[in-house]
Amino acid sequence: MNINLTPSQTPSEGSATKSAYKRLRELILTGDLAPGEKLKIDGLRDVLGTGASPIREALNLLVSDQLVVRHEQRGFRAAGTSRQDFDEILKLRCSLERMALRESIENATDEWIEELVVVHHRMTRLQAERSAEFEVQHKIFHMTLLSHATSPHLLRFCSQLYDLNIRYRYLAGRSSDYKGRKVDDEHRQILDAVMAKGMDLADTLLVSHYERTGAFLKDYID
Amino acid sequence: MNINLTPSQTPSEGSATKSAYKRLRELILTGDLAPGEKLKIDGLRDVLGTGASPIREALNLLVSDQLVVRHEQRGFRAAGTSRQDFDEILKLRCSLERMALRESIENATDEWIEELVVVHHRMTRLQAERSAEFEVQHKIFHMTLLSHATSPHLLRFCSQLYDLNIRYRYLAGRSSDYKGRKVDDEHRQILDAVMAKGMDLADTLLVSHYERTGAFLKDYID
DNA sequence: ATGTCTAATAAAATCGATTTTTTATTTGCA
DNA sequence: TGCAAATAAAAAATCGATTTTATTAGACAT
Repeated sequence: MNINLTPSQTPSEGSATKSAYKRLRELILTGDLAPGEKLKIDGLRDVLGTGASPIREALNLLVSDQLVVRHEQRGFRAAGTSRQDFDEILKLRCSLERMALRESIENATDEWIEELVVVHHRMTRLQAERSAEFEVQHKIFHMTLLSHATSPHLLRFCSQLYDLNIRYRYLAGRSSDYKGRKVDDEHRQILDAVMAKGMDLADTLLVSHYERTGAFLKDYID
Repeated sequence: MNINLTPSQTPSEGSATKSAYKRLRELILTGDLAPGEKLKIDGLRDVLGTGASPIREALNLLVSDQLVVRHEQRGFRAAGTSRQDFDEILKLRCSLERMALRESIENATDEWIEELVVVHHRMTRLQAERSAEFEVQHKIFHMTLLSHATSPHLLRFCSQLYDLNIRYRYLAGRSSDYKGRKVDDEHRQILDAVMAKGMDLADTLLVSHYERTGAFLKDYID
């Protein structure tokens, strides 16, 4: 653990559980809490500045996201990572997102296309910086692509896998100079294909977008 | 709520959280706790004979399973049901289990086939009664079919959807005389196809197995 | 040295009480 | 009568302390 922030400064925002959840989630996604690391309640109390109950609650919620694993009577750990896990997530994401994207395009509406354009614009604007804000918009863009599929459960799975994957991105980013990858062209092409309702083209582009990023990251994993 | 059991008799088995989790899960799956029903901590304390903390913990774990929904600052509810949700789960299950089954067959080993035969036998033996024990074996059979796929995440999704679906089965079973459906032939055929490594046949049979059950249940939903 | 039993320590799990928030009920007013 | 503010009741969230369980460290024997 390697944390240098003062105990949660945002005082009166939502419940203690919620802010603990958000903070822990972030710490795990970014790798500040390392894969496999033991998450001791007492230790986290100092970091999060709150009692044991909200932390426990937050930890249990993170189990839903597969970011934390619970060991019966012996506490919690940040979920582990492995090359195998990374590959698996990549493959599964390609399959599931393809399904969702095709459905989405089938159900396309003008409003949806407009939403996509806006969301894409917002993301592009932040492209250069690779800031946290860019990451937020990037996820929104990808999830909006899928958002017109009619299956909430499928979307939930995609969202979950997205987060698990982005964790590897962060981990790669910190142990190396993973940066250079240019993705704006690929996003643009996907958007264009979707707007033209070219289902086959769109899903091919989306999958190869993921596969390229995956290949790029592979070198930095494990 | 309509529960007539004495507070958890099994005293020293595992943690309070674990038994609360198992019990609540069962109550929700079977419909003893109805879809959408408010789950008040205090109320559950009487039923489960334990304090608020383990109940809270169990409830949070059930959120992972999508059997309970959490409403920020206003407690928990049993997840709702709807015709739409039922249809969606059915479709998604067909897609995902097909993927998993194909992978499973690709990676087939002799040991796996033997395991399947045993598991199928155990299930068949209990066929007549439709007991709780049959339900357990039935899930084991279906999950074993998929178990040689190399994607734990995919298997987790399948397992989750299985449980969500079986809940509808129970709900149908109680509001009607859903019983008659004969499924042993279908299971046998699937097993045979898998043993012959007939991937296309196997997944077709599996999907139509689900679709038939789905069609059968539809009348009893909502 | 290696392994097992026991004692001490650390951590997780749970409890009971308190605080905060939400929901229901009553009261006052147009 | 209908609506809104104020109050009362209920429930959720959180806390601090206690109990239980797991982990570590030490003593002893092989």
